[in-house]
Amino acid sequence: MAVSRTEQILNSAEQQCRKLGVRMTPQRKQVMALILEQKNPQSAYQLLDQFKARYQSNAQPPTIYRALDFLVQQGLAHRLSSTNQYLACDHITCQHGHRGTVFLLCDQCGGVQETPMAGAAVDELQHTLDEVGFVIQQEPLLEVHGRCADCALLAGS
Amino acid sequence: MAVSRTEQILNSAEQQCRKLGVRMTPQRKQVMALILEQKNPQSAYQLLDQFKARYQSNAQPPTIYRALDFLVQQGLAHRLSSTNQYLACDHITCQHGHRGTVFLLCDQCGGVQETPMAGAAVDELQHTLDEVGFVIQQEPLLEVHGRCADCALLAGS
DNA sequence: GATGCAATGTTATAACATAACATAAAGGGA
DNA sequence: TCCCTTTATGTTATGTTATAACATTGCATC
Repeated sequence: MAVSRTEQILNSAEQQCRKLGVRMTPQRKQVMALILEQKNPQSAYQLLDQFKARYQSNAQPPTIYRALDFLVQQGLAHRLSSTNQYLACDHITCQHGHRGTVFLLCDQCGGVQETPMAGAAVDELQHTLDEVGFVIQQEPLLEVHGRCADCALLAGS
Repeated sequence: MAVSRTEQILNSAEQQCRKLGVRMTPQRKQVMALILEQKNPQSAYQLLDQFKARYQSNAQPPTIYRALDFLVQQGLAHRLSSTNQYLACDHITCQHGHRGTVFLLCDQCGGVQETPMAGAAVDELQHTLDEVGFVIQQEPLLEVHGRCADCALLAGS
C-alpha cells in the first residue's frame, strides 16, 4: 500500500484538529506517531526514551507530558490511570463519539483491548448520575484487569 | 452511643479477616481507623503523615503502602487509580459482594460517592468479556469525574 | 526451643509528574 | 510590515508516588 496505516491515522487526526481549531504541531505528531506504532501501551518515560532516540536526543519529561496531554484532550490517545500508561485511541478514524470506553488490560502480556461501553450500561450509569445530581465532565473509562484469551489458556498449565 | 461507627466497622472488619484466615494486626487496624475517619479520600503520603502524628513518628512509606495493599486486597479499602488516593469501602458491614463499583469523584470539593454498579451494566460487561474470552481478575472499579450536586449548583455562579 | 512463615523496620532509590520561568514561533490586526 | 498577543516549546529543578532489597521481629507449630 502507498500510505501506511500510521500515516492514514495521522492525516485523519490532523484534519480533526484543524476542524476543532487546535494545532497538530510537528512535535505532537511525532508523539502520536510513536504511540501509533506501539503494540502495547507505554509509560510516558518509555515514550520519552523513544522520542529521544528518534527525534530529539535532549528532550525532557515536560515535552512528552505536554504532547500526551494534548492528544488525550483531543481524544486521539488514552491514558490508563491504573497503569500510568498511554495508548492511541483505537477508534480515531471511525466517527461515533463514544460515551464510554472499556479497556481490557491483560496483566500477563500487557496487551489491551479497547471496546465501546454497551449502550444500556451507559444509560444506566447516566440514570445513576441523574439520581444524585452528579454532572460528568469526562467520558468514563473503565479499566478491567485480567487475562486475555490467549494468556488465560496458557495459564492453565 | 456506646460504640462509635469506626469501632463497629473495625470490629466487623476484624471478624471478616478472621474468617478469611488473614491477620488484622494492630498496625493495619490503625491505618484502617485513619481512613475510616476521613471525609475525603487521601493520598498514601497524607495518611503516612497522619499515621506518624498519631501512632508512630518514624514510620516510613512502606509501612503505609503495605497496610493499604492489605486492606484493598481484603476489600476493606479502595484505591482510586485516577487520583492515587485511598478510601474506606463504604459497604463493609453490608454483605452483598459487589460485582462492580462506581465512584463519583467531585473534582471541585474532592468528595467521593460510592455506588454499586447496576446489575444490567455488569451483565453486559460480562457478556463482552465472554465474547472475547477475557478472564477478569479484579472487581471492576469505574471512576467517574465531574461535579457533585452541591458543587454543580455553585458552579453556575 | 527450633523452624518456618508472615509482618514490620529501615535504607535507598525507582518511577511518575509538574512548577516555574525563559524563549520562540504562529496568527491577527493596525 | 511590524507589533502584539497567544500558544507552544525549551530548560532547570523539584515534587509526588511507589517499591526493591535486605534486616529484624514476632507468632504459630511441631
